[in-house]
Amino acid sequence: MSATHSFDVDAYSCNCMAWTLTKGRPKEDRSCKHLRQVLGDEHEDARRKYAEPGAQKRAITVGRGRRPAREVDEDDELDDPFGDKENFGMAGEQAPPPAKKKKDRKGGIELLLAKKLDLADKAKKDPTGWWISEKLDGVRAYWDGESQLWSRVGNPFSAPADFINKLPQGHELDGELFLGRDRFDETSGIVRSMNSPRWSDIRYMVFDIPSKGSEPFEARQRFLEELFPRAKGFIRVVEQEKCDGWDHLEEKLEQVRSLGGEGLMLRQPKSKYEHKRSNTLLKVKTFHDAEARVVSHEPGKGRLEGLVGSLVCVMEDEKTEFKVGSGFDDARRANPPPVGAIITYRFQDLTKAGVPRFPTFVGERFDVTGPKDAVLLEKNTGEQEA
DNA sequence: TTCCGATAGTGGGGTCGCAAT
DNA sequence: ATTGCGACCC
DNA sequence: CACTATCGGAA
Repeated sequence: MSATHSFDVDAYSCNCMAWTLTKGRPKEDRSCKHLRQVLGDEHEDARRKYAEPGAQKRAITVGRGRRPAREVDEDDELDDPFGDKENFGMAGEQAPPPAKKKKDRKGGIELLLAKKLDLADKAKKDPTGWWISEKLDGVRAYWDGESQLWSRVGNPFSAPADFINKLPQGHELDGELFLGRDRFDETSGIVRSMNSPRWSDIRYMVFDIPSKGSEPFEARQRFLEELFPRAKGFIRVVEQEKCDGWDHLEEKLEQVRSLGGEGLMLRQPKSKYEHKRSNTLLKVKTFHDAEARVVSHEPGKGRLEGLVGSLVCVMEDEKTEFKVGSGFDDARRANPPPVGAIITYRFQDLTKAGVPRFPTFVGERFDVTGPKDAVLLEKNTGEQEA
């Protein structure tokens, strides 16, 4: 059993942590998951603009049960964080389930996913004629053309109403919720929080329209550019540039990298929208190599019981810790580099905390005696947005 | 025969929300 | 009020 | 996100 939350239409307060910790802002401008669930998103968005004096005086008490936490079941009545509706002390109406159907079975909507392009074997593929765009480091979001934004695996985002209301009815969209280069953590935090006042900073960078998925990519791109005229509003169509060949591709990759971008996406000309991982969409990313010292071992779990799960390592300063848990085959997990060893690892970039993001194991080094960080070339910190 | 596609299952950093302290 | 953990994002 | 391990069918 858990605490009960009291909602008062006059006071508009909640005793949840989200509400409590939202300091530095007037109470009238706060909201939380529970208020939104009970009162509805639209109501909350409107209220936070200005208090509504006309509201009825009525206290609502909600028993907050255990979170479903599991994938929403087949039940059409999804999104019920309050396990037991009996405790809704609400007379009559007002049960705002903004979430609608469309929830495509367990797991959600299948989106087009990219495969990796290996710059090593240029003999196998020719990118000429493919469409190049920047790989935006944000949060994937699918607009169902009706009422809601969905995550890659089928969880709904809690976008405010004035965000949702500007999305086009009748057209499904696929894109990236995005703040700017090297700002993934901020983006992720905002779009997955219930009461962030910063949703208005988020841009929806659209790169496809699944509802027209059987038309060739070029036609879809044209349609999107008409639907969302350039540089207008928070919805932007991701720019596509025709590739001239390998040299062109590598030139663009270096350009994007120097600006702090994550990499490139390649789209096969005339391709359709496939609801799966597909060779018609390729990603190209840049990685760094560096050396670290192993300071301890973490045990594996499940299938890896009895083997090494990850290596706790330190960077060149011999102090900053991070873990490497991917890149080993089972034999290496059974016989890992010992404590004190130097390993080569690969990673995409350093986080704001100064540790590697997406670290993977490459191999053990026997020819060096100490760890060495990667040389990260200066980012041009272009003030321009993507 | 080899290769490829799809699935399942491990692991990382960071953040939010919830439960326990 | 603080901490820890699971479930998400990548 | 990164990766490895499998399996069955395509190449």
